[in-house]
Amino acid sequence: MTEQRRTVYDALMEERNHPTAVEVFMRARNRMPSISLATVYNCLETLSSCGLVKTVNLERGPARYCPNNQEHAHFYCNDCGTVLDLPLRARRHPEDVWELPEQLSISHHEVAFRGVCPKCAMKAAQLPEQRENAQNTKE
Amino acid sequence: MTEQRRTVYDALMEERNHPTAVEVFMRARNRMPSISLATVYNCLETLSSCGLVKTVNLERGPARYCPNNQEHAHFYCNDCGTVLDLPLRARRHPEDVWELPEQLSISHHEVAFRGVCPKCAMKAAQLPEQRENAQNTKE
DNA sequence: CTAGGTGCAAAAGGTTTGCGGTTAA
DNA sequence: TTAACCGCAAACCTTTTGCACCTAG
Repeated sequence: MTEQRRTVYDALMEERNHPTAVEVFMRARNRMPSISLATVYNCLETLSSCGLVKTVNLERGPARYCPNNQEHAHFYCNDCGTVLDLPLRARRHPEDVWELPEQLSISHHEVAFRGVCPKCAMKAAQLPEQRENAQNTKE
Repeated sequence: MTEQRRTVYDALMEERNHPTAVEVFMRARNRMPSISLATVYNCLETLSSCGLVKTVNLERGPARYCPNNQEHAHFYCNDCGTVLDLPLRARRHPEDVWELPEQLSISHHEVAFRGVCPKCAMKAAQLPEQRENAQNTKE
């Protein structure tokens, strides 16, 4: 565990909002201005293979990293882009929901939900009258 | 639905093994030698937004495409790279397994399992003595 | 002295975009 | 005629790699 790796890890822990490598890089640079993006990638890779960090790769574009190494799924808000962690219910397993062939050995799984987060849902419900004037033409 | 889109769709249907865009491109070129990779990307995007094709983005590297628009999860074999479709069990929902906050509206979900597929598990069990001579240095 | 880690820059994919030309309604 | 689409090439973005330097054991 070198100084750079510690820095990257601390930067990741700073705010647990699933940052991309570039975001981690920017945070890390506040702590250690000389650090380079390549080093951040290297450190994230190292931390990931140590099991200290999880790499989340559920969308196009940059990978995201999270220090939460418990079993959990992710929820992406289609409106604001926030990522939430969803814990597994007690005594429930993904295998309960999907049909798995016999002799399939599962090493791990990645699960992502998409939708609208409570905050954005509230916002959308709060401002229905404003839509007459200017409708939001979102993708 | 232009000729190119039809060609791309047929190429995708040709073998339902979750090809990458480049693989679809190669298949499509057999049917229409003049087609370009950019057009394949465009067509896949169009088909995807029509709901005819699903884009699967659960790993680093190229996106994969599948014509299966039923609810299903994916299983990636760590050994041979095969992707299998896993159907949802009857009357089961992902929400049964993960703790979702109230007022979270789910539009859809993506689920991926990883492990070793039955074929590779069998192979590994069958040929333990050959590993002394020549180990396969795969990817 | 040696091994491993770092920083820089460049390369390597994978995907998207701009633009001129073509096609179909 | 007009709008959408295609093909090509270049751009773009994210990630990886090669290499020289540095540092700790």
